[in-house]
Amino acid sequence: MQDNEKAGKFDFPRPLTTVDVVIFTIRGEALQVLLVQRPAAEGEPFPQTWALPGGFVDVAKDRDLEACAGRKLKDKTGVTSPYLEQLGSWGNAVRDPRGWSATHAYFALMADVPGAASLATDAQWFPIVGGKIRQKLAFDHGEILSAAIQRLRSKVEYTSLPAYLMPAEFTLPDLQRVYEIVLDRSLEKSAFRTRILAADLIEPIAKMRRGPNRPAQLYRLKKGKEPVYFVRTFNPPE
Amino acid sequence: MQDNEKAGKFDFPRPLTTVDVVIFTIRGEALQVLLVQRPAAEGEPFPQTWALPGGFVDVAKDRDLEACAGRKLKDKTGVTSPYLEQLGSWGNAVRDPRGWSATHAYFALMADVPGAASLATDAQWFPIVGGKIRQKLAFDHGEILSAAIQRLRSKVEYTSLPAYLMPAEFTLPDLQRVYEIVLDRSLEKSAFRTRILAADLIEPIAKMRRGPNRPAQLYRLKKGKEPVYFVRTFNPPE
DNA sequence: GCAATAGTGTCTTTCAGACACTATTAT
DNA sequence: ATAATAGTGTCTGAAAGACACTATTGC
Repeated sequence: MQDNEKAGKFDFPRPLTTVDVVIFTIRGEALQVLLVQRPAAEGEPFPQTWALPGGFVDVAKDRDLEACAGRKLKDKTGVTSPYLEQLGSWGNAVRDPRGWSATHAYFALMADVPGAASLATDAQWFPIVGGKIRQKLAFDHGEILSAAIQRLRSKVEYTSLPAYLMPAEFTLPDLQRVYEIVLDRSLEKSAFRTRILAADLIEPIAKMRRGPNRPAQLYRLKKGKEPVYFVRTFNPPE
Repeated sequence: MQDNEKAGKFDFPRPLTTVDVVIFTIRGEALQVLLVQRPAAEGEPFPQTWALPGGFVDVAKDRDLEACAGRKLKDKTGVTSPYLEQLGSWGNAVRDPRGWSATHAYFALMADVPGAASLATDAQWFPIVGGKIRQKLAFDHGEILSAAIQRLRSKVEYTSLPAYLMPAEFTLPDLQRVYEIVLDRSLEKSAFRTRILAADLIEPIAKMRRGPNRPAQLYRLKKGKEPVYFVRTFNPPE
């Protein structure tokens, strides 16, 4: 190794290094994930197949892994996510036909972008039904997506993560619905409200949401709020 | 990219890919972590400095990242760990003077190896005092170690992870002591016992630990037991 | 007996679950 | 008034916290 060092390089083969981002949102009463279609060019692995947004780390452009993830997210959605966390890494000899590769996977939560204006043209939202997605994904992205869904669900049991899936202003029933969508089971209203309000996570604003029924108080996330960890999970199934 | 593909290579520079392992054990009533001393050879970064066991992924030897972590663990301790989980990855332009590098960090839990027989000669256990370690570590390993300690502590609040720090046979007070060492606070005996026994995690064996006092029932981990997740954390501080 | 630690029991507290009840809007 | 949803209150039950109490050993 010392000799390599003196020569200013390392001769052993290096794995490919990529970053992929699992981007979740809530649209149309469903949890959805953003996928991009792989290019059709010959020589590209998995042409035309849907995949997680991601790609090679650019050692010139990317200061660090998280910046790289943020860049790919911005490229595809036009926005920066209010929540970005590392999910894990997947690396082995066979996941990419181009050689030994390791990907650093992130997962991001964002409110539904109102106009699909800023979405990249090759990107599209796909609903998650029954904890799965219909499409067969490129590489091992199906596995990565499953891990992301599992992580999201398990954290939603005892954290305030769904707050990052909400638009700037929302009601408590809105928030509860999002919890229920992600967990795929209903929660008890009264316990839910007590818990969220006790968490000092959101604050009421001087506005109500009106509808064909009793108006609901609008809230916003307290600014600079880190996710809150509850000491108990929600009523665990069975 | 297609052209590169045809040429059978990718011309852009690749980051260095490494794996590091944070190995914890309990020795002498303290949580300890295994460190190795970096080689003194000229050209090696951080000569003589203590670091986490780890190193480059070997695309010829390592089937995947976890196997690589397992290999490095085995090299340094002579044993395979009963618990190995991914901790996260750290990658940026400056953490390694040799260039843009990304490390995949794992954390492992093991019982204290009775004879230090099998420890590598350059490896040594270091106690963690007050959630920190005295040594200044190589690279960003101090940061990785802090993350590992934090992850361990937070998971110990609501999981059975400490079971993997125990020898094959142990008593309930032994296990409680390990929880208390990791969390650095005392737990209430009766609630602790109820909780662990209800978790169906351990089983009594036909043997007692004798001492200058009432003998204690010995238990062992039920085999094939995944870590158990409790629905509540332990009495959270304050 | 005494010291020391193992292990149990009892009462209190906390908080979620269930669910009924009240409140406020549009029509 | 009615439908519909927002929001509150009340009772119960599960499990932890506090802490006292009993149990079993060596000396």
